[in-house]
Amino acid sequence: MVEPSPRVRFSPAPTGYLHVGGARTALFNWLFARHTGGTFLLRIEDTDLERSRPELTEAILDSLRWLGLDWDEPPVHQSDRVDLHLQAIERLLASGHAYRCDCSQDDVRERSRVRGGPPGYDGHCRDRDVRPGGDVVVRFRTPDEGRTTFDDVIRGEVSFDHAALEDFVVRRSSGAPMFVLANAVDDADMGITHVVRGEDLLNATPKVLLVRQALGLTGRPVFAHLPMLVNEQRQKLSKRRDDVAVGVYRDQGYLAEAMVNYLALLGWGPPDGVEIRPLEEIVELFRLEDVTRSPAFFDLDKLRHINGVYLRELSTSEFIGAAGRFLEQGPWAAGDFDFEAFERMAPLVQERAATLAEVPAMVDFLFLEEPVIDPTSWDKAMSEQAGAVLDAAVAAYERSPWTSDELMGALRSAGKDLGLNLRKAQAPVRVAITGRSVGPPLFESLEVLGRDRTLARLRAARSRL
RNA sequence: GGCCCCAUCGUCUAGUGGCCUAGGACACCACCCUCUCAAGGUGGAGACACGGGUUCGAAUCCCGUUGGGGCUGCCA
Repeated sequence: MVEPSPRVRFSPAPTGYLHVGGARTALFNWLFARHTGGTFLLRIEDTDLERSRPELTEAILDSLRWLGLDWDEPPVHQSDRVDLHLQAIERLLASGHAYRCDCSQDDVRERSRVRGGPPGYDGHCRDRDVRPGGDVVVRFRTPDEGRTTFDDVIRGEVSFDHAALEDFVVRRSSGAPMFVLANAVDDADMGITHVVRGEDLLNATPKVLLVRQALGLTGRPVFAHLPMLVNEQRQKLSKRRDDVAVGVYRDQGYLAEAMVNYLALLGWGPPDGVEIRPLEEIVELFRLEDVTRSPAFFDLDKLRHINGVYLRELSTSEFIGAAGRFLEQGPWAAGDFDFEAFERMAPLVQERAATLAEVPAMVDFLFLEEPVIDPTSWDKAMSEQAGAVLDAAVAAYERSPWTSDELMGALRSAGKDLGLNLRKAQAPVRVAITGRSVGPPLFESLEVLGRDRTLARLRAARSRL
């Protein structure tokens, strides 16, 4: 028998922006689909109308597009399929696999308190034959005995005792179906063959399996529960607690390619250990069974490093294009931006930036009337001999041919006369020109800045000493 | 509390019983290169949570302990 082509889905709930944990889940689904020649689907899990915000769906799709995770069929919205879910619930009711319950949440809480045992529902309405009406939910009747066992691709055999499963709600009192029910019905209906999702849903799996069984749905998908992404406290990444929306990283100047490459490394690694590589190769190498089991920390340092590598691999024109939207937010007046000047500096900036957001600060001295002086840099550079250096620089630069080589040579010899090497001599000049002690190579910067502005800044700094 | 999952350098990982004196990457430190900063090069420090087994031999298998996490919702 031939294996059917895999069908997987990423199923975000539109209750927030796509965060890195969700992005990693989406990516692993996508990688698996692309590697196996399978189909990658999207399902918007919006069964909770009160929490779901439709506009967020578009934001999530936007982030997925940005990452390059393309889907193969139009996204499925669970809210469009309520009829299907409701029919399933009726069938469960008819077959006795589910029953109505009119206990309020306070009743449930109170009884478990009195009982003193574990919290949760106690099956109070199992045989009360509650009539349809007002505040009535439908609960699934979990078996009292037996176990549900399944083989997780990543974790091996996982087994749950039915006795520990309470009768969970499948239909709200509002009439809306709930996650486990909709999930089971839709996965079956959509022909999902592999369920690849976060480990936080591992406990939901026996419930889903039980519902499928009760519905007479034959076959079961293969499950793969990915390790969680955690914060410094080793807690599951949360959009509330942690600043992890994918869109934020885009705004902070990370490239989608770098982000995807890094995300692929969280819980998986290529067999040859080469971590930074083209997506096509990752697709080729990715195997679900190689995914690791333990939680992974989202390490910004490593993301930065990878982003820097990708930035440097760009052609100059690609880099310039990518930097565009960050340049628009530079601290200078819009009209003062000089594209050609930036173009000349671009290769030098590209070599040094770890994120695109760092670009403006490396070239702002070109487009501002006055450089923004960093006090620490100033104090460090403007030592006793600074005045002499600046004077010598002014004298030399009034006549020097205006090329970086000549400018460097001139300052080198001027420094020599003062007993300073170039390392020492360049410091006051750099701060006078750019306001900072670090930045792109100085003499190329001067070349682009031009003689007049260079001299003006040197003199201004001199008089400020 | 109950159930489930997890456990190798600070971090992400390699390792599937002998190739392990535990490898790589990020971060860190030193040096080199160098007009600053990066990048690059060289070197360094840094881990198998603990205790029992099994075995001639265990990071690798088993059990327990400890620790961490997840779930325990009319969220997903």
